[in-house]
Amino acid sequence: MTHHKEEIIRVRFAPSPTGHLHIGGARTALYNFLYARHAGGQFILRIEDTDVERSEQRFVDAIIHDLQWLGISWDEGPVFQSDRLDIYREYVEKLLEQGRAYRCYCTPEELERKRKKAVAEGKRPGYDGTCRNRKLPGEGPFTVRLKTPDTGSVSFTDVLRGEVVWQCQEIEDFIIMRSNGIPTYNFTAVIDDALMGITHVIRGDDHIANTPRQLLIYRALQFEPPVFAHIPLIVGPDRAPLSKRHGAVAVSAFREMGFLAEAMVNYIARLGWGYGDQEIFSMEELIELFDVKDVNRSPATFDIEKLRWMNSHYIQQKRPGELAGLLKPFMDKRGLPCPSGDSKFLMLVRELQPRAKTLDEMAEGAAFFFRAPEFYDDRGLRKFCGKEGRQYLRMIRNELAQLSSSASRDEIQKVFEKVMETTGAKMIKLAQPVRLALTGKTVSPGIFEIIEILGVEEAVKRIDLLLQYIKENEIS
RNA sequence: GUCCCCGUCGUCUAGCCAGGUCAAGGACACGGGCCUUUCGAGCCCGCGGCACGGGUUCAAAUCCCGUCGGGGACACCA
Repeated sequence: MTHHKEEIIRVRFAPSPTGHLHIGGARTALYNFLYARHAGGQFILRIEDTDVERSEQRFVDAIIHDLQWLGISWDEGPVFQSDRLDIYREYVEKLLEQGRAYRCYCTPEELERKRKKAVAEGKRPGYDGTCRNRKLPGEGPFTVRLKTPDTGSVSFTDVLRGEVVWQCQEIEDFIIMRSNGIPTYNFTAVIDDALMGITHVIRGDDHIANTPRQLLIYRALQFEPPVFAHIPLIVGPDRAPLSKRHGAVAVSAFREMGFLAEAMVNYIARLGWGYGDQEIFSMEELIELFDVKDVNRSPATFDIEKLRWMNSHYIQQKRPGELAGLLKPFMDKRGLPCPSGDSKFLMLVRELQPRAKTLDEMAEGAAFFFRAPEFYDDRGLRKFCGKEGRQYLRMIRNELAQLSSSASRDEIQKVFEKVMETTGAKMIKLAQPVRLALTGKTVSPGIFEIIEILGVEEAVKRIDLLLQYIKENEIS
């Protein structure tokens, strides 16, 4: 998408701090960011906090934190609309003076009643214009409404959809300033976009119906409107816009589930956009290749399975050392240490890399490193720790006990080969009981590897523990 | 109700603007196989789609019209 003028591209992301940054907002922010970086333009963060009832500082902090985590940075801001009320009022005043807007004294109750009546009669539930033609000044609190044209049309060329036309008669005299003196979204967005020199507005599809209203404000103020690109919403499996009832939607929730920022960015970018057959994109590649005009026009369904696959890809790409650092909160959660400098722990991380789809799963898989099993997998016990299995356990235990504490993987493997040879047993008959002894589970990384990681001394201790447990619980 | 947007495998996406090389390609998921000490990872194979109906054309996923289906807006929320 190219702008017709020789000017610096300026885009913005304008969340309202009434909740956490969710997947959809993150994608909008990302697309704006990518577009700005690609064009060598500027990206502005603007906090739309004109809803004083619902805006909260903690959400501002959380949104900023999440954007930073994703690697999305901005050149200006955060700009708070609540700091700019005087500016908006100045423009409201101007429109009032020019007769392009008027004061409305209708009460919310009255309006609600009229709206219901209109709907009941099958009419359009728009404002009926009571105060538009009011001769005498009203009393009490008032809102300010824009006087919209009765005839003609407004249109704009959307980057994704082409020409979109609206008949002005479809647009009621909507409120631009509330009775509490704070202007509404449509008004503040226009003033800010115009004053901040925003050249391209990239935002969610749900704003498409706001655009003609905003265009009327641009017209009344004689500002030149920016280029608009309305990107489709992200939907749930039921094709309804993604929301809390679909489960986790907050970026922070995905971080807490153990998803990597790289995977989130890659997945979100790829959701609604593609570049040939390529699936994996770094932020640099995205900046290079992404263009808003290539975004799909139809809504995309959020699919956590594909996100998990991507996360697994990035987990496998990472250096064990870095991964160990990222694991910290997930180990903390389990009351376990996270010795990211410990070479044995790093070896374990390396073994876990192709086995964990999230950091949380990896932490779970690493738990046995720090504590002997508290219980053993029941089915595994019955299947592998019968009389025969116990015999193998004892033999391996005794062989391992002969090894030095720094025994290598090869030496450990030789122990198993020797026992296999003397007993004629298959590897699985030996490996599973030992795995149970060391981890309590029937699944884990390779058995030689985990003995090496744990150390033969600890391995022997845990085998003894299992033997003891079996004796005490009289398992046959 | 009125207005607006959307419609390629279950899901994401390539192809559509510039009709033929598309008996529609890739990825996730799913099924099977190989490997193998479990699980996973990896590799190989498979399943599966142009919403429907007309039209234009020698030729349509691509252009036109209609139908159906999904979603959004119509707030003193953004």
